[in-house]
Amino acid sequence: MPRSRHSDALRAAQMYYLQDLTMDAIARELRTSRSTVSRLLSSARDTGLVQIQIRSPLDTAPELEGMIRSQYGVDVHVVPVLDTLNEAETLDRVAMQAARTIGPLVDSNAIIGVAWGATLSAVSRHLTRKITHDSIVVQLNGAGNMQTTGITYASDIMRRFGSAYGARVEQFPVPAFFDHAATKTAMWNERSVQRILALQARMSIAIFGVGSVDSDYPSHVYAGGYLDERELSLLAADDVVGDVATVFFRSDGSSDGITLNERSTGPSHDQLRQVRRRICVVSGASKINGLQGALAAGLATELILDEASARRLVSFGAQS
Amino acid sequence: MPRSRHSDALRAAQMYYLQDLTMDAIARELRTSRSTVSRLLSSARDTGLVQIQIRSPLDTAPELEGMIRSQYGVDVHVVPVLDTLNEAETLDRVAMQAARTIGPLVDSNAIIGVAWGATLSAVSRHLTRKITHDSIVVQLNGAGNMQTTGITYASDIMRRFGSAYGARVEQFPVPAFFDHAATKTAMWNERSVQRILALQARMSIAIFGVGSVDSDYPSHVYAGGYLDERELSLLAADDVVGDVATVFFRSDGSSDGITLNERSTGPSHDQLRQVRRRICVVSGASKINGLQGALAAGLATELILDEASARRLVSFGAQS
DNA sequence: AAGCCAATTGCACAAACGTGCAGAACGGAA
DNA sequence: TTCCGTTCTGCACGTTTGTGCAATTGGCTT
Repeated sequence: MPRSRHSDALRAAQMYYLQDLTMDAIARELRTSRSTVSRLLSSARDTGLVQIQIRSPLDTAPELEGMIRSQYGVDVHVVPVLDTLNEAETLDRVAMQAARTIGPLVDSNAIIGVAWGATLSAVSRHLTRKITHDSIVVQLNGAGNMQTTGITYASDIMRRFGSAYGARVEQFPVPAFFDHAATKTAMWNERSVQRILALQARMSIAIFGVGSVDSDYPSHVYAGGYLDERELSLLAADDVVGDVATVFFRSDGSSDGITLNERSTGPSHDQLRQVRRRICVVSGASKINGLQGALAAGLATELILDEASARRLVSFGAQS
Repeated sequence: MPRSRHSDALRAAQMYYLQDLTMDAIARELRTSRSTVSRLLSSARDTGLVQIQIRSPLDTAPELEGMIRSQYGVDVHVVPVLDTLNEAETLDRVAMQAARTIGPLVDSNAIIGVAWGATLSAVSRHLTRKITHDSIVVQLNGAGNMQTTGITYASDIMRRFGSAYGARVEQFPVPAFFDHAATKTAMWNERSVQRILALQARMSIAIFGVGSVDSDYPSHVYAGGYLDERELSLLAADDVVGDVATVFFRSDGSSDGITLNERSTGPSHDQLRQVRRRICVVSGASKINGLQGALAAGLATELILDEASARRLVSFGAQS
């Protein structure tokens, strides 16, 4: 009987994680070597056969989480990270924990909206596989700009999500911002675009980072080729503090009258707030302003962020 | 800042399981020794902070499980165990895996009905903790017999369930069988008994083994002091093949006209079938007859059993 | 303040584990 | 059949992890 690799992995995982046998003992039962068992187990882990999750009982959660939860009304996951780590290391660890936290939330028949950006890119690299049926990954906003069509960058992110969850991927091949609002109106009437918009309207999960205009390190969108001088000054005049999926907002969460949003391809905040699970991933000290605005706008139902940011967020909220 | 042991365990678990750091690295971040981290992690595991579960996608499940599932319409978890192991070792491993499989099914506000017997005793020894709120563990059937009141034996089982899930424990201080049906009727009108019966009626989960009259190794109930000669021959005359919570059934699942059931303290099969999740744990070759009858009666929604029994069950079903 | 018990810590050693590497097994294509 | 490229396996080594033990800490009583 040629027991398949997959079913061996299942047996091994049951014996290892549910019966506490050592790999040695399992190897003997499976008539193979211990190293093979080690490999079977790691394949079981990263094909999603073994699900490890950490559930901190809400009432005993560390105070930091409790304070954010009560201040902003979101489910928080604070990622423990030393303050001394640099941005890149912090991002990596936040991304890994975010990826593993998201995993259990993805179900069959899900429609998963995914934005793009440095944060999402990092998250996408750490996703663990989980087999689902008839799931769809849909891009939230266009990625093209003046220099590139943005296809490869954003589509790599999408593809990784798709293959982790065995989902169909639906790209959104438009620029991040149209030059003319009229062009957007025209395109939004195209059936190819409407198909994507219809999917977005049915999303069950949305995953995004935030852009922030913190003076020290402005995010991707504010620096790299998406907006010109005049547009940036428009944003400043409108008191914009950040964006989610290239849709901008002010510090109080409002976004009415921000003209650039009329040319943006991301979902309106009203539309985004319709989505049941809205997961926001944030890493790095320079995102406080944007994050605070996004929370004020009620864009997220779950927030995953590093410890340092969490602390700044709490003191930020306390003083206001 | 005196970070509590619990919150350290949470941090450590996040770093270890969600960020793939080594214990060494975690120890440095927490400013403690690696061995402490090792201990923090094991405490995180067995206080239920870390939940490990194995989800075999139903469509790729090993054929054995698929066959039982389709033949009997229950959710099956086959425990991989070498056929050469003895009864005690098999029981231990089935019990451990059963305990860890049950864990994730227990929620807050659950009312958990628990039977007693060798199998349940073993399971109760391997439960992993999981904090729930306002859960109740209620005993399914009395445990007294002619020699003992059965209190300690059954109550140990109940107590372990209760402390694993932080649940209130409700014992059922009656004998397994009354000598006279009239006494049962009388007792069933007592308010103290009715309180238990009311809880049983609201159960959301029931957990039980099966008794079997397989000639080689009759179960506890059929051997040890619960029934006298005359009663045993009554059972034989009624073609009884086994019991669940001291309520008997025939091979086809029927139980009408089995007079001993009128004196038994367990829930009637009709009542049991009202419970949403009914988990049956079976270990050992000598339980096939009882198990087959229990399945025919539709008493279980989930079945956890060892591999050898699973195979016998399939061939048993095929020939009939 | 002194004394005691229980809980917690770090050390050191043994056990368990992950992985690069070289050889074996497999699966087409010629 | 032979060849070649790919995948899988076991070995050996270094790393990571569990745990008995003695020392220490911290709380509580006298």
